This record gives sequence, C-alpha cells and structure tokens, in this order.
Amino acid sequence: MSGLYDLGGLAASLSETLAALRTDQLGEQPGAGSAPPAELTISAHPEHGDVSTNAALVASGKGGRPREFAAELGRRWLAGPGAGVCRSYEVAGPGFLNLFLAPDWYRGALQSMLDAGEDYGRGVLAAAARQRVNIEFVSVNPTGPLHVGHARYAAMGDALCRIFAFAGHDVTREFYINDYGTQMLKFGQSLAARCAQRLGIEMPVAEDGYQGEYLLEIADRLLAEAGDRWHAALAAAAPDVAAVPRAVVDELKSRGCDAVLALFRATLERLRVPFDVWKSEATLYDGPGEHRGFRGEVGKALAEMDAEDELRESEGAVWLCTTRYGDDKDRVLIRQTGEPTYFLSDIAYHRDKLDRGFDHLIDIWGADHHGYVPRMRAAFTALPPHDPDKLELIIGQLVNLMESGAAKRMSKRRGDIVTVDDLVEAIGVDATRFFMVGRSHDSTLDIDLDLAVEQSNKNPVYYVQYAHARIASILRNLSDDSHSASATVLPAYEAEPAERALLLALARFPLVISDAVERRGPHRLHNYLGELAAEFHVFYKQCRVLDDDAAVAAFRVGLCRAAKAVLASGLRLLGVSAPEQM
RNA sequence: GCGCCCGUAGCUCAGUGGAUAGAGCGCCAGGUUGCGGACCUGGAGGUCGUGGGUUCGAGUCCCGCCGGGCGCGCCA
Repeated sequence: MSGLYDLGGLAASLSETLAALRTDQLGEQPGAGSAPPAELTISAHPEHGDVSTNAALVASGKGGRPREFAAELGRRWLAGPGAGVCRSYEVAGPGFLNLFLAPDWYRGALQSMLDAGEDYGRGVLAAAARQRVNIEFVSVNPTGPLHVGHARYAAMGDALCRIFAFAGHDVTREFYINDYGTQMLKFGQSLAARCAQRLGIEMPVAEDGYQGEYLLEIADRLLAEAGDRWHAALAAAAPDVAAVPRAVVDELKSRGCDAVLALFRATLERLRVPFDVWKSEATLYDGPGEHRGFRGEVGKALAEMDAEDELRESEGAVWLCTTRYGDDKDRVLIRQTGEPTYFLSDIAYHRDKLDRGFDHLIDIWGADHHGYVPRMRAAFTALPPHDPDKLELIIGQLVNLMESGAAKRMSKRRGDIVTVDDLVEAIGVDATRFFMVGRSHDSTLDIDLDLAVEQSNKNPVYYVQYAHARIASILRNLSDDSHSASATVLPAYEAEPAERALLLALARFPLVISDAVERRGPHRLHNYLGELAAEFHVFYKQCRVLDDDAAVAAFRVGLCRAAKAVLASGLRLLGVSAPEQM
C-alpha cells in the first residue's frame, strides 16, 4: 500500500506485525481476518510519544494480557519494519503502545508530501472502494429565491462532492427541479395576479399563494418580454385568480420557472456550487410508452411496480404497498383525481438515476422532509434491484436565523425570507461557505445575522486564510539562489517540537479526507483546517523559517510549502479561496 | 401519542469504545530590536441533561426518564 512515511502506512505496518503476533501467540490462522486493524492516533500529550496505538488492547484476545502483548508488538515492530523510522517505544496504561518517531520519519514524511505536491491527500480511497456516485442536493421547487437554509445544503453538498471526488469517487452532482404539481400551480397563479396588478387590474394573490415581492420583479420581466398579450384574459378573470385560464397560468408558470431557475443558477454560481445535471420533474412525464395513463419515466416506474405486484387500488386511488417494507402506512401514487403525487415522480426519478448507472445515490434533504425517508426506502426495496442501501438519505438539520437574540421565522410563501444572496452580500462567499460547513449536519445551525456581519473580520475563515497568506508572504521573500524551489531533497535534520507538531498535523490530512468521506462530514475538514492553521502559527512564532543555517532553512521552507499546499487543498475542497495576500 | 435529530465551558459547537473531554467567541493577565500582530502564551470557566445497564475502559453503545427542534397530507 503506502510507505512508512505516512500515518496510514505506519498503521498498516503495525497491523501486519500484529497479525503475525496473533498467529504466534494465539494460534490464529494467518489471514483469518478477525484481527482488527491497528488504530493509530496522534498522542495528545508529549509524554505519550508521537503516536500511539491501542492495537494490543483490542487484539490481545479475551482474557489476554494487553500490556505484555503491546510490549511484544513494540519489540517485534521496532526490530523489523519500524527500525528506520521509530526511535523507541513504551507500553503505557492498560496496554497502549506509544511510539517515539525518529527524525528520519519526519524528514521522510515531509519529503513525501513535497513530492506529492498538490496531489498530497488525493485518491485516498482504495481502487475497490471507488464508486460512481450521484449526489443530489438543494433540490427545491422553483417558486422563489434560495434562502439561508438552502445555503447550508448547498455548501455541505458541494463540499461533499469535492471531497468525494478528491478521495477517488466519480461524482455527479445533481439538482432536481420540482417544477410539477400543486405548488407550481399556485406559483403560476400568484404570478398571474402580480402581472394583473402591474397591468392595473385588481387581482390579489391568493391567501395560500406566494406573497413575496420578488414575483413583482419577475412579472415586470415577463410583461416586458410578452407585452400585454395576457391583458384580456386577466381582465376577464379579475378579481378571481382561480378564474384565469389554465393556458395562461401554465405559460406564466413555465416562464416564471425559467426566471427563478436563472436566479438559482446565478446564486449558486456566486456560491461556487456547480451542478452537472439539472433534472426537471416535469420531463419525467414525457416520453415513450404508457402505463396506467402515464408516459415516460413515470409510466415506466408504474409498469415496474405492477410487474412486482406492489400496487393496489382503493378509495379511487392507486397505492404503493410500502407497509410491506417498514413504512407506517401505504402511500398514494395516483390520487382520486387522477393526478400523480410527488411520491410517484420521485420514485420514477430515483429509478431513472439508477438506470443511468450509478453505484450509489445520495440525497441531501432538510429535516422537514425526514418523515419521507421510510416510504422512499420502502419504494427502493420494492423495486429492482431491491437494494435500499443503494440510496442514502442524508438529513440535514435546519438553520435558525437569529436576529437581535430571537429566532426569526421565515416563510417563502409569505415572502418573509433572508436569501442566500442577502447573506453572501453581508459576509461574503468565503465566510458563508466556511460557516455553513462548520457543524455536523445533525445539529441545527444558528445564524445571528447581526453578529455575522459585525464579526466578519474575526470569522474563523480568516484565521485559516491568514495562515495561507502568511506562508505565501514568507515564500515570496525567498531569494531564488539561496532557497531554490527546485531543491527538493531535504537535509538530515532533527525537527523541533513545533515543527514535529506541524508535520504530524499535515500527516493527518489524508486521514481527515477519508474520515470526511466515510462519515459524510465536511465539517471535519473545516475543523481540521483550523487546527492546522493553529499549528502553523505556533510554528511560525517559534521557528524562524529563513534561518541562517541553510539546512534548517531548507527544512522549514519545505514545511511551509507542504503546509501551504494542504491549506490550499483543504480550503478549495470547502469552496473557500486561499488568498496569496489579504 | 408515534418517528427522526439534538442536549458537552457564559454563548455557538467539535469529539472514530481509549490515557488528564477540546475549539471559536466572550472574560482576565501577558508577549514583537527578525520572515505579515487578522498572530502567539498563560488563566478562570465542566455533576458531558438525568437514572440504570454493557465493558478492562462510556461524552461515545443499550434501556428508561426530562427538556428543545422537526415531522407524522391523496402538499412538495
């Protein structure tokens, strides 16, 4: 796998020695697979060595003697593979094995980072673990601007995509446009009312319509494009928006949808959140074939469910028997009215995603949709390939907007919302992105808007960016002849504590990446970057980089280059800029 | 009532069954004849909501209870 000059390689090497030890002492068959891999952690206290492992504790066997097991593990490893990179070991506590790494390990570790350059930490996933993954996030019905809650899912989803790709997955990022159904009808009608108002016709927006003022702006644009061709129809219907002809509402809905989507694209582009696929729900109803009166992907899905005998008709509606797969009750797919439910098209949509050849599907949903999870998993179990694990539903908790100490309630229909654009304008893209991935998706996120603006200068993101800019400044001070950038071979050098701490922090980077992938937790990278920046600032304080001693300077310049590369990589994976100066 | 998430420092939150539970902000006291002071050092501040259980070892896993958020549509 990898050499001994990274933490993963060290752990792998220890695991091998451990397996041999178990064979000898416990009579375990080689390759039995029951030996847990050695878990290597960076010691929290200097007296515990540089790194330590609990391998002996978990692997000495029931009734074993962990301390003696650890001692033997240390003796064998140090006499064998660890000879060149480890200075000494000790057994501590109930059976920890603490390792004191040799100067050569630090030099070798730094050397390998520099050799990897900007690819350091890339491709941590084993070839067999790499998948074609579709990640769907933000998805929302296009009835109004994206609000701060969506910013969280956008930032988190995008960071996850970047990290997945960096680690070795083949990622497709997808936005599902919910441009079909009742909410869109209300949107079209609300837009019709706003158009009418602009034309001087009395027509209020319905009580349950979209009240936001942004619809006035869209109405202005549509009227400018289309002149007054809707004037007669709107005037005839006034003041009842429900009386506006369906054809007019549909056209307004369609044009309005395009306008809102254009806003989405602009906002998401500003947030540095690109999508590979924008999939329209409405298009799932178009296409060849027909089943139970539906064409396209929806018809296909219905046919498949019938083939699996998972549908039943009752009370004039068509139901999917999700209770067979753990749901609380069966769910309607086709209403009494003959209209499809959102659930039906969602099944067709996810079925289509599978058809497109993905190994794994991830949806990021807001917590207000979590009740939808059991039925979706049930549908996935009901349909071929009957594998609910192919669909992973990440539920992100909500965002609370605080204003002067109190929660601010938002409602899109009421139009009383703080948009992503508002937030970005207030604190900038970098702070928005960094802030939004700072917490686990399992925790609700509080944003105090006043504080966010006021504190923009001491936002944690600047701490990390400052470390990067500071390094850039140091490297700018290099004179080419004294510290050639091409001098890639490091001298023998015994690193000081602050240098070792920084190097260990850098050595963690690949582990942080695989950890963020496994746990779907971009916030782990966010936290890591703060810790790495802190280690750099301490190092900077204690160690003069441009030392008179050429060997010392060469090592420290290398350390700076490696730190700069990791900071830049990490920030880029979170969608945050890494400025050369600030 | 049922389901999911949360409860850790004054506040907002990290924390992979491991050793003495951490960070940011806030508060207190310090630090620069050198490479960027948007930095660094030290301090105060904790019954990890609560009661049991599992384990060599529990903030972490299991069960009960308390408190908060979100859901429980033929809306999306």
